Amino acid sequence: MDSDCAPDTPFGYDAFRRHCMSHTVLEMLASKWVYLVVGALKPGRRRYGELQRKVEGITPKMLTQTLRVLERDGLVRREIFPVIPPRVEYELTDLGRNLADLLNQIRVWSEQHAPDIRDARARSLEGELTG
Amino acid sequence: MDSDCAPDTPFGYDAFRRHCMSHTVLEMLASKWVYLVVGALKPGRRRYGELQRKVEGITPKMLTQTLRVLERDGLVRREIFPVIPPRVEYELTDLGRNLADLLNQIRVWSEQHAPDIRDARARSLEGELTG
DNA sequence: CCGTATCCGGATGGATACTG
DNA sequence: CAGTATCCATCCGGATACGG
Repeated sequence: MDSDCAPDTPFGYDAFRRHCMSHTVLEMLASKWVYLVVGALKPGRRRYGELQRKVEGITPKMLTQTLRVLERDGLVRREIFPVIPPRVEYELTDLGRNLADLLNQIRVWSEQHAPDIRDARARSLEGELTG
Repeated sequence: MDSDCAPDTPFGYDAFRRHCMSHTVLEMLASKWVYLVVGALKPGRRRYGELQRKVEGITPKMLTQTLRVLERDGLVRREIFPVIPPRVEYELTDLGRNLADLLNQIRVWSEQHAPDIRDARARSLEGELTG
């Protein structure tokens, strides 16, 4: 029941309140691997190994785990080809593509403003030392 | 040095590669508390206690820690009033407001599509049991 | 090739108590 | 009021080895 989730807000959900569905959605999204895997799938259907190579540093464990969560939440579709050697492909659903556009903006933002933030961190650091 | 950060991509940064600045920015953003605190600050300047009440379930520890990170990265400005009882206010910087617009879209999306995801999870669950 | 299984250290974050 | 300090369970996530 979400009746205690601020019914006066749009869609009857309020991410600021724990136990609201939208809050748990936010928790799911709050993962760098989700960002990157969704980003890697945005251009189109990809195989497991392609994803692993695209998302540098992700371990099989985290890649599989992330893909499973995305599949469970209806953002990614998984297709298995019964061939040898095995071939498994992943692609975004409509819902997933919808989200990917938003996440992509965040990724672009983080690339655009990386210098600003690097400077801010540097200033913060020297403030600690001298001030 | 970011010379190994895909110089052919815009801004010379590539979030898909570890050790790239934009990757660490993504890591910072990948936190539900960052989402919520930035969202709570979006309407305007807020006191510590106001934030704590707005973001349901956040502990003093996590609130302080989150605010410090946001301050360090130049997204939030902190102002202390030397009065008794203490009064401390937080507000978004220009950079922070810029980001807040994006994060807000994610929050809205998570509220809009919460039902879809709830259904997807339910379907995934019954698939496990029966299939 | 596409995963699963296992181990394990360190970080995360919750609860609680306390202070200027 | 606005934090800090401390304890502690949990989980996250990395490395590695192995399996269908």
